[in-house]
Amino acid sequence: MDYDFRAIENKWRKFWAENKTFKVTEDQSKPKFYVLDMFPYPSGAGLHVGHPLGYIASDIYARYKRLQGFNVLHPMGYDSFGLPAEQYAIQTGQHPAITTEQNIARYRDQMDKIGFSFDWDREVRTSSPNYYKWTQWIFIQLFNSWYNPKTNKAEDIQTLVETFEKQGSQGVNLDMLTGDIEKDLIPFTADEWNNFNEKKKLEILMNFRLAYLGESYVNWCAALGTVLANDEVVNGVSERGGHPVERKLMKQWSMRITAYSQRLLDGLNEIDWSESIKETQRNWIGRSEGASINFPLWKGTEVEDSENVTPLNLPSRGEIEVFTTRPDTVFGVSFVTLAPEHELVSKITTPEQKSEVEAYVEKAKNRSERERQADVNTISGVFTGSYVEHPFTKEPIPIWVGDYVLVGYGTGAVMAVPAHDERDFKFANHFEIPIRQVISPTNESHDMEKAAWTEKEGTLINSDFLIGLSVKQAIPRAIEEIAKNGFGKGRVNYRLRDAVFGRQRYWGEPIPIYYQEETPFALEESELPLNLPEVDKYLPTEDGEPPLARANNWKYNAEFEYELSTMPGWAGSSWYFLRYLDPNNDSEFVGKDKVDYWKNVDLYIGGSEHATGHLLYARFWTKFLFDRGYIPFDEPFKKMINQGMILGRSSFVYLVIGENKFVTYSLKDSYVCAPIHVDISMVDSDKLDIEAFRKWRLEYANAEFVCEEDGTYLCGYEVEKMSKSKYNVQTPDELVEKFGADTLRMYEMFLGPLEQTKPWDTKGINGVYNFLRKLWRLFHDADGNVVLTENEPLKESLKTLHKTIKRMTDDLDRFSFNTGVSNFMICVNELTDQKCNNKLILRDLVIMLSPYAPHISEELWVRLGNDAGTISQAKFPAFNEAFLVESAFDYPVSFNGKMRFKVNLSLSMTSKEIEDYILTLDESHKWLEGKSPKKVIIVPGKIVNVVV
RNA sequence: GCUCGAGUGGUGGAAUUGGUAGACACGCCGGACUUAAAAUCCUGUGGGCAUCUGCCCGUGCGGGUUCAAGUCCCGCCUCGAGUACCA
Repeated sequence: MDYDFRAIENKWRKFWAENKTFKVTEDQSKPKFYVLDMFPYPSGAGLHVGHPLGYIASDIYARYKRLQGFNVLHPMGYDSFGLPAEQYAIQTGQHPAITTEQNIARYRDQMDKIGFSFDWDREVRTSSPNYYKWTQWIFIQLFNSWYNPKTNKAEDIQTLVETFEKQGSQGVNLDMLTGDIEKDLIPFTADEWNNFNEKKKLEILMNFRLAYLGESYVNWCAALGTVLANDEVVNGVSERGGHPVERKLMKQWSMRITAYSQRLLDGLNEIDWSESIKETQRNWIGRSEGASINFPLWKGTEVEDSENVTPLNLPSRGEIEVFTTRPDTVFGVSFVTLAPEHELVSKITTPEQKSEVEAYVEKAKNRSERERQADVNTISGVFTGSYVEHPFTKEPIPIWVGDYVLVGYGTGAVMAVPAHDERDFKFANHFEIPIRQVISPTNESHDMEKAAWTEKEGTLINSDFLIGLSVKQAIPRAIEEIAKNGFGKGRVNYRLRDAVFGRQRYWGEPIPIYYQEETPFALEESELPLNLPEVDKYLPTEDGEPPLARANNWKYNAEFEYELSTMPGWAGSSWYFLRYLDPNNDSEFVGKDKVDYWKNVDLYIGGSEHATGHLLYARFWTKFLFDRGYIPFDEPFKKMINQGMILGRSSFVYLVIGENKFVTYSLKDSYVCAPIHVDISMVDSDKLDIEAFRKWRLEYANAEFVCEEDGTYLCGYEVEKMSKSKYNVQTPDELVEKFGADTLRMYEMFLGPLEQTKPWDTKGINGVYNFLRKLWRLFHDADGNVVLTENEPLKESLKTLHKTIKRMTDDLDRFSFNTGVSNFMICVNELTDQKCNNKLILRDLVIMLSPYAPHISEELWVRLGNDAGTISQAKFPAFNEAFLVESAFDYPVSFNGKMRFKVNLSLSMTSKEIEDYILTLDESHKWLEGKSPKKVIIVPGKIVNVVV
């Protein structure tokens, strides 16, 4: 009788489900631990072996923590709103809810087979109304809140109203407000405010709400018929589908995430995430310090006032405001450049330059983002004919338009200092604009004729009051002088933009807003959820309205229009970790007692591709909910591990061009041939099952196969992303069927470090499978009966056990799941050599195995005579350091000025005994010079490190 | 270009604080069992020399610090990931 994984796994899967073994409640007597996976979007393709990688790791950790006595929350759910289900619905007419349901069933089945210890009673689905009711509720809280720069947190919008009533707009320091606030509505006095009508008041408040309707440049994707957030656009095309994206001025719902820029940046120092993700978020937030400087328009420059634009709509009257990180170079300004979209461009252009400028702006507008990015090296621009006045020198400075200046960053205008900025330098050279050097470089060989000196080092020259200062001294000095003279002020600028929140799509949460005379109003909490209405088609209407416009009689109180766009995919995922704490609560998004007990996520495992999307938005919403007093923490995920992608190993056959003939791998270079993907299920160790291939590709049923000398056909391979179209997808199901879930779980961990990208390869899976069989045989006889001794275990075996406990504890504590598996294998190999089938040792062994191979260890646990309970109630065995130290000699390996050395010991002893032993040794060696060791560091079976 | 990672046998990868480099596994060589094959078990397996309980070399390259360097420092090379006109 052999290790029968099928019987064991079926039995325990059933047992766990029936007994709800992994159900947890708020047990105040135990410390909590929250282990979370990024929940999946249930796609039609099902899971491949890459998906469970992170789930297996988190499951191992969850089991490990349970064994250590923690009350572990380990839930799973589905991010079930999203584009693919909707695209499929458009093609087939099938309601996305139905496909989503089917896909979820498939995912659940696949996950169950792997034996995860999820508490399925806590499952959430973002597309279910009792979940999105609370997503809508949070949206309303954001709508009803503003960010108060004085208290540095979000507050009820009523506190802003009260401020306006008492002090007018002066009560709010607008300079401290980040985000796109329209300044044309401001300033006003308290009296003016009180006399504004309701509509006007709401219009002003809209500029402060954290969820707001505002006009801004958005990424419009015509192919998808919707707008996208910045993180959903990659290299100028949509992240999903790769469709072109253009910039378009639109009125859209947005999230004022920019209000949280600084706190999102600061919070990164508090959390244990990988440096690379934190760095990505830092870059995305893009804080830069500098100054904004106003350049007044040259005397007599006529500002053309079209009727649509009030003068107040200008960033400031008769001035061009620039943002610079190098205020020290202000005397080196030789021109000012505006972005083509800058609103002043059309107004200040002189009649002579008008046609040229208009042509340039038109051309820039029609270039897609992608084209613009593609040729960053082409210098283009045009002179407006107008000038500004240099604030210090009072000289005229020409105003240019150039598409190297971006409208979305800073003020959309730059002061160009060609001597000390590379782009300005190229621009000036190209258009023969004079260059003024104001810093003398520290590197004497630097040629100012050939390149700009852009280092923040050197001495200021030709710069009035800055002459002689170093760059580092000159920056604050320049800001001081600029502020003193009212030319501008020091300013911190962020790259982060507000996040566009509306999507012109069907399969998402309806935004809980209705319009009364074009003024948006939020629904009351009691009116939620605002259910997603049925529509006849999932496409936009003929006049370009979003799909929700197709819904019949879908009106608030049968009278007012609802908002027709839906929320983006990241809405539901920005707070799902909170809903797991209290998934069925109908009266609150999460109960206070629940969130106070479980708090934030202790360990979060998922991919790093969400760095600037989900992970940033979730932090933003968490900080907001914290500010408003709903939750007691302001970072959602304390520690995060990013599992690496598992790549596929595609196999190829080589078709000789023009013939119905395939040649084997080693001969492919002797022919002109084309590689063709072949389904990896027909390939075993690169050997092709020719008959299966003939049946699979009928057009090649009669093809000739030129084989190796031994008669086999060898395929070539390449490592690529796992994908259906490349026929290289390995599903976990097949492997569970063939080797069992325990083998799959351990093998996925054994493959290499969790965080590393690695190709999938099954060639080593036998090693893990054989290991589990060996373990099974260690205490089962040929008939499958348990053979165990009750005798005192051999000292040798105890040593093996404790060494393994120590190593595996260390491995799991530092998330090195692969070495944990290895160490376990070493242990079992040693015990096999010792022929150890002692009950005590096997019990501890089974407990250690539990994180890695849950089914076999549960089975063994019961067979060992503990049939009353499952393994999760046992304790991870305590590590006994008395069994650490092995073999034989003592000599000073290390002795230097730092007074630190190592000694190899031969005895089994405790730390205290080792210390005493060191002192005995010292009597003959005199290393310690009479001092006692401060710290004794024990490495099992190796060297003992003594710090003095 | 900038930022962050990583380079170790035929392969995936170990090496915890600077302390016996190559654990563990795959693969391969040889052997046992078998009529034979598969499966299983045992032995060997970084390179070179050797009189086989021994010696030398060896962690991308070149230097350095140290009694001791895969690990720390300086300078390169290569690969991967992210980001990119951010003023």
